[in-house]
Parts: sequence; structure tokens; C-alpha cells
Amino acid sequence: MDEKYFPEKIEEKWQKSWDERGVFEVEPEPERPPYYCLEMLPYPSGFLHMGHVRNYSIGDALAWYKRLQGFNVLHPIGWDSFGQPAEQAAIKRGIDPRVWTEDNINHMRGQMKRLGMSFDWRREIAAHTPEYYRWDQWFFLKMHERGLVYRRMSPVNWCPHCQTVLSNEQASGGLCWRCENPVVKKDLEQWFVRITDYAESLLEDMKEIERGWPERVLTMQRNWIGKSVGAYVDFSIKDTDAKVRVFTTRIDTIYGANAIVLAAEHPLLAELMKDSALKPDVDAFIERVREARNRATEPGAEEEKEGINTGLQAVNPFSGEIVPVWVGNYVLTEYGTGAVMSVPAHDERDYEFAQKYTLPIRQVIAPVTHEQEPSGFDPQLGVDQSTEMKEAFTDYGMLVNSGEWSGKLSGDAMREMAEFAESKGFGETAVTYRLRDWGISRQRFWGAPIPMIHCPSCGMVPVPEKDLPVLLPPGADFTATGSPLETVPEFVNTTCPKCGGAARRDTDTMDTFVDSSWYYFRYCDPKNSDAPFDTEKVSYWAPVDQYIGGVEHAVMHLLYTRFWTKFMRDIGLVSFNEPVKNLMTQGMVVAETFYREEGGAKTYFNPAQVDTERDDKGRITSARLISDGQPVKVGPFEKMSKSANNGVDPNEMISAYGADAVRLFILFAAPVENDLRWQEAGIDGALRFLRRVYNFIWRWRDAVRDAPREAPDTAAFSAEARALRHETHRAIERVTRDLEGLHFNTCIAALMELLNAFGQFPAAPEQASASDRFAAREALEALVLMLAPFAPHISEEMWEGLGHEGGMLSGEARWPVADAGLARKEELEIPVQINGKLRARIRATPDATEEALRETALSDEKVRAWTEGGEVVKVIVVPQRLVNIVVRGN
RNA sequence: GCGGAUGUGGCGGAACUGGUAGACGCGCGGGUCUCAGAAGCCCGUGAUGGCGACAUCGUGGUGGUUCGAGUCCACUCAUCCGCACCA
Repeated sequence: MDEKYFPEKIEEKWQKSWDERGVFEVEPEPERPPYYCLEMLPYPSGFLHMGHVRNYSIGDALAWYKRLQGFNVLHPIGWDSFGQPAEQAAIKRGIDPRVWTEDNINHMRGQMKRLGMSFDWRREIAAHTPEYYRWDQWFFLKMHERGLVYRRMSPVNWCPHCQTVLSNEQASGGLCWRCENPVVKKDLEQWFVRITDYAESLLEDMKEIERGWPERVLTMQRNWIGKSVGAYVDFSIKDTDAKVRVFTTRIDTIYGANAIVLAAEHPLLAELMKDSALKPDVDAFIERVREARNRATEPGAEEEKEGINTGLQAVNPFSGEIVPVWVGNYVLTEYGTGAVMSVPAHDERDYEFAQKYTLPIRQVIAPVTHEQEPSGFDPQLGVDQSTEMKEAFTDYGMLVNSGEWSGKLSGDAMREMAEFAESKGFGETAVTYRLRDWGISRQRFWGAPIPMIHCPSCGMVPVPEKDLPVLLPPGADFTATGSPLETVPEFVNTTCPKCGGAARRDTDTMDTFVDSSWYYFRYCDPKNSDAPFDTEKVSYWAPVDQYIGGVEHAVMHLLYTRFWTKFMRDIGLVSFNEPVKNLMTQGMVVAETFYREEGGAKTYFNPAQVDTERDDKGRITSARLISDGQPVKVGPFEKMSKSANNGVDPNEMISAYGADAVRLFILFAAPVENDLRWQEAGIDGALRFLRRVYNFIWRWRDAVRDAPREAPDTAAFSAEARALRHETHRAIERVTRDLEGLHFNTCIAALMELLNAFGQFPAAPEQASASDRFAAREALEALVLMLAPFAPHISEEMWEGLGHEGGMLSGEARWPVADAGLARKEELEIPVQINGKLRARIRATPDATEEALRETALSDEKVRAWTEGGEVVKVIVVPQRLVNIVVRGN
């Protein structure tokens, strides 16, 4: 230990030591409790950004804490290394995607090591390696065996000018990223995973994770799955044998149906219309709807409802009424049955549609208040038809104008009518979901090839397991039309595994979300070449105890991975339903933005290029560009990004302040789930704190080494030493409790308070008595141990400085345990309220009885002044907390 | 529109089950040290009034429950996020 704190020196020393001793490397040990701490694996974009630093600082703090508590902690890292940007680098700069990716990984790995993240590097995995993606392919085959993958036509983004498939990102704003021409949808045969088979269990199993996952993530998933319970009802088409099935959640409103409306792509439409005179008009309408849909529209822009009467007529199976059949642009093909019954009186959309085309509106539900007894209502009277409905009435109520069902309440009617339909054979109760099957085909290169072969005589044939992996070949043309893999004849041309004849490989690759759906199981057994992982190893570590990442993955990744786990369970690979027990979604790192506006275009400047002046409250009063001295505008705090040019380079921060200070600041500045405002002044504060701790340790190191091992008698301690011990044990309680809840900001605050308390400890190390030294040792060792999760390097250094050999994780270091008795104050200051207002404070021991507190309070001088001339009506005493005296009439 | 969340000093934020609102830090002000600065160290810092001890007000707003409300209840306003013609 040096006299002065040199972060760089200490950090290098301990990173090397950790590495050499392999202290973060773990294996299953049946007799030790496991803890699986996981951060979402990064995409190797090239550089670590502050969001990454935050993510790993959170995980690393938890990992250290659990290790010091004696858990066997698995804390791995890897790379989500398939995906678009590598391919774009290939297109733009002619770099091999593999080379680009691996360069990035090497650089980012170096940054993580420089931050001192405690990963078990032996377990590092990367999605783009054949050792990994062969298991993506293996899972694909397993799903195929079980009928969980299938092929169907589905639209992709297509640029007619470039003649190529585009990803959503490449087609953002509806324009091609290369030629800026409008993008259209084009139908291609694609691979889908039947995630909808698991819709119900994805909902059902949320029970298991309700306590450990953020409410909003669960809500988002629930909405995404979008379960609704209702009924199917068949309307027969007059003069034909055809029936059109509609889905409704409001079968109780069926007597109000004025039409049935089909989606433009409804499968029966062509057949039904084939002899109709109106066919050309309807076809023209359908074409218009298609075009409108292919036009990329801004999200949220709702199109005006349009429709056309097909001239067909349908029979309402309940009322026998004949209603027209329309085609409408607002009916979705993919949801329900692609056909709805239109009930304008009780559905806003149908109301709007009926208004536009002046279709009849008939009220069949009457509002019911709680006081109104159904029996007191005469359904025969119905509802006054002379007043026109001004809007749809969408609440539940009582049925009117509904034949024999009139007078029933919606809830009963919905159930009974569905049962009735079922008994008569024209309907049934039904459940639908918004969730769609997961399209995993990508017509791109940098992903896991789909292991299927198209044989002219045998059809679609899976690649035999023994032939995996299907390797990504060299020599693809990334600028090609369609999938780049099509441009590699050696890849495409193969033989059919079944008949041995000439055949073609599938040229699609898998969505990168496939890679991330099961990666953390691979960490448990990363080198396995016989299986994706060994079930026993996984069952030791998994499920993940704590998962940490951004909310942007609330639905896609986190839903896919839950699905994948259920599939793995069903094929016997794992024995649990949910992969992640506790999820924490961290906030973004945001920073101020500075810009100039010229002709409507904003140019952003990095904060490092800007000189700011602030008022005495710290608010920016003016900002100038350092280079030209001219003013720039101050924008709001935004997520650090290239476009807002407000990013901060972690490397520069580490160089300036050290990894420990950067990590400490990031955890202290805001609760982990909140957005974090990046302010360099804040790191200064963190560094100041570390220096202060370091200085105290330096000064006390000899006195502490000489301190007695056993606690002296309580009587031997000075009042100051007793006060310090109280603060120490209180801090242990608080830090431990707050760490369990991931409230790192308050943990660090508690450590700062402990240090401040130590600053009040008057004994100088040279003159300290044995008992003083014991109290000092207790305080400083606890402080150092509890600082380790947030600033591990300096903590190791100080731990060594206090006379401990071999590092915190191989020595006798253990997370401190609070002594509840010592954590309790010896004397309390108890507030005394008069009529609920704080008027005085009295001193009392924690075990003072109610009666004693009451007497002390009432005889207090200040209290007497306030109670004078009034009558004490009541005295509320909460032992250890407060006394409240109710006085009347003064 | 539907769903979810959040409103506390100049700022980030504390406050366990209703019990001293503003911990901790940033910023700011003052002092000490220094030839000077940096870094330390010490003190102060919600608002208003007062030299002062103190008093009054104060957790988006309005009501309510309670001896006592940032915390519980009702309504309301504002902001953020997700989904958005899902029948």
C-alpha cells in the first residue's frame, strides 16, 4: 500500500492478480449454494458505452456481494455477435463480417477487463462461432421434429429499386436505406416458430415470476400475448352452403348486428364472389386496401374506415335476421377469424363504420346501475328508438331487443348464449391471442444458417444431426438480391440426405433472437460438443437468480427466452418452467445535449467540446463551443447516442478517475431502475470519497493490525468507541438490507455515513487504546469489505493494507454480520408532539416503558409551556419512536 | 383510446411496517491552510419572518381517514413509457 491513492497502479495490480489466481472461475460444488448472476450479453458494436458500464457495474456489485457471503457465484459474459451491423460493415467497407466482429470483441473484452469486471472468462461464448450456432441449428431440428417450426408465405420489406430484401432497420421510415426509394411488402416463404402454442403457459407461468419481475415488464408481455375470451359464431351465407365464422367478445350484443364485415384477405371471399356482378368493384377495393397497407405509414396514424358491400347476405343464427356482408379495411386478417359481426350500437369502430355508410344502428344493451334490479325492468318495453345514439355504448348492461334473451345481464348472457350456440352447432366459446408466431427467417448472411434442404423429389428435408453445423461459407456477395447465401453455389448445391439426389440448401439464416434465447444455459457448459449443455450442470446453476438488462428487451428477448425454456423443458433438457427468477431493468444513461440549428437541421456537439457557464444554482446560463467561442443551444438530457453526439467514452473516464470511481459513481448517482444523468462533477465526488477512505486506512493500518482479535468487555470501550461500534453495525444492517434490494445508491450513502462517523472518532491511531483499536478495526474492515462490490480494486488494496494476505476471495474475508444489539442506539432522542406538531425532544433509553416516556414528556419544560392552560385529553406513546400529546382548549 | 408507472430543495435522490421530511452526494456560500492556486480540513445551505432563541409554511392540486399522512382512500392535474382499428 502506498501513501497516496493511485487508481491506475492499484487496478492493474489487482486485475493481474485476479487473473493469475483465477478467483472468478467457478465449477459446480454440490455442497456450496450456487448463485447465478447474469447481465444481458452485449452486441459487439465496437466500443463499450456507458450503458454497458452501468449494466456490468450493477451485475458485478451483486456478484461480489454474493461471493463474500459465501455463494458459489457464476458470473459469465459472451457476445451476441450475429446481426446486421457486421454485414453492413462488409457492404460498406468490404471487411469480412467475421473479422469485423472479432476485432470488436477483442477491443470490448479489453475494455471490460480494464473495468475490472469479475467474469469467469473461461466461459466466454460468441454466437457467431460454429461451436455455438450448431446448437441453434440443433434446436431448430428438434422443434421441426415436434412440428413447432413451419413454413408459410409472409411479407418482407422489399426495395423494388435495389431488388433486395431489407430489414426493418434498413427500411425505417418506409424508405430504402441505400437508394431512399419507397419500400414495399413482398410475400416470401419463411420459417416460423409456433410460439403461439405456448401462449397460455407463457401467461400462466407468470405466477412464478410475479414477485421477481418488474410489473411493467409483465404487463407488457401480457398485453403482447393479448388473450381475449369470447365466442365464435357461424353466419351462413344465403343461397350457398358457406358459413362465415366470426369472433366476438360480446356475443351478448349479437341482436344488434347490422352486418358482418370481412377482412380483405378473407379466405372465403374469392369463392363467394366468383359469380357476383359486384366482383370487379370488390376486387378493386381489396386492391386499394392492399396498397394502402403496403405503404409504410407512421405508427399511430389510423386510416379512415372504408368498406364495400359485397351484395352477399348472411343469416344471424340467433335472430334469423338477414344482414349484408361487407368487406372492410379495418378488419384484421391475422386476428380472430378475419371476420367480425358489426354492432354499431355497442362498438366504437362499428359505430363509425355505420355512420359513414348510414347503416342501421340498433341498441340491444341498456345501461344498468347497481341500484336497478333486473327484475324491476321490463324488457318488453325495450329502449326508446326515437332518440338516436350519439355514440356507441360499450359497457356491459342488460339485454334489450334481443328476443328471449332480453332482460338478462351481459355477463350471464355471454356465457349462456355461447353455450346455446354450441348446443345448436353454430358456434362455441373461444379464446384468441394477439401473439403471432415468431418469424425467424432472415434473408441475410450473418446468422445461423437454417439446417434444411429442398429436394425436388423428397420436398423439405432436415439436415441430419450428425451433419451439423451447417457452416457459413466464405465468398458470399452481400450486395446480392435476396439472401447472400444464394450467391455461393458450393453452399447451395448439396445432396438430399434422404434420396441422395441433387438438392438445394435453404439460404435463410435465423433471427439473432434465437441465439439469445438459450445462451445462458450454454454458459453453464460452454465447451460441450455433444449437446447444447449438460443437464446436470445446468440444474446446478440455473435458473438465473438475477438477470440485469435494459427494458427495451421487455417483450421480444424476454418472451422468446421464456418460450425457449418451456420448449427445453418439454424435450427433457431442463426441469423448470421459467429461466429467470429475478429481473431488473436498468435505466438509461442520459446526458445534456448541445446543438446549433441551421436551416432546420440540427448539428449536435459533444459536451467535451462545449464550455458552459452556470449560475449559483448550477443551471447552465450559457454554452459556447470551445473551438470558435460562439454560443450553442442547450438541449434536454437524452440517451447517450451518436445522433445526439452526447456520448462519453468510458476509456477516458477510467484514465481520468480510475475504474473504481467510475463504477462507484454510476451506482451511487441514481437508483438502478432510474435514468442516470451523467455529470462529471459526480465522479469527482466518488473519487473524493475513495481518497478519504484510503487516507483513513493508511493512517490506521498499523493500529488496526495490532488490534485485539477478541472484543474487549463492553465496559472497556470509551463512549466514542461505543458510538463508532453502533454506527458500524447500523451500517452493516443497512448496506446488507439495501444490497438485497439492489438499492446500491443507498448502500453507498450508508458507507459514506460510516466514514463520516469514523471521522468523528477522536482517537488518533498513535494514542488509541486496545479497545479503541478494536472498534477502529471493526469499523474499517467492515467498510472495506462492504465497499468491495462497488470499488473492488481499492478495496482489495486496503484489505491487504490492513494486514490480510491473499486477496479477499481466497482469504478469510467474509461479509460482515451485524450485531443487532450494537446496531441499536444506547440512547434515543424521542420527538414529542403536541396535537401532531413537533414541539420538543426528550432523551430516553430504547427500553424506556410507555409510562416512563409519558412522564418524561409531560414534565418536559417546553412541553409544559405548550400544554399550559389546556387540558391534556390523550397521550399517545410509541416506544422508541415518539410521544404525541393531545391538548384541548389552550 | 387502452394498459403501466412517476410527481419530495437549485440538481440526483433518502425516509423500514403511517411516527423528527430532505439521509448521502453534487452544486452553492463562508472559514482555515497558502505568497498564490489546486487539493485537504471545518461550518452553513427547503421557503418566509426575526439579531436571536424561535415561529409559520412546506412532499403536483382538492378533499377524506387518523392523535399523527410524503406514505392509506377518493377525485383531479401534469409528465414519462408501452400498445394502438386485436372485434
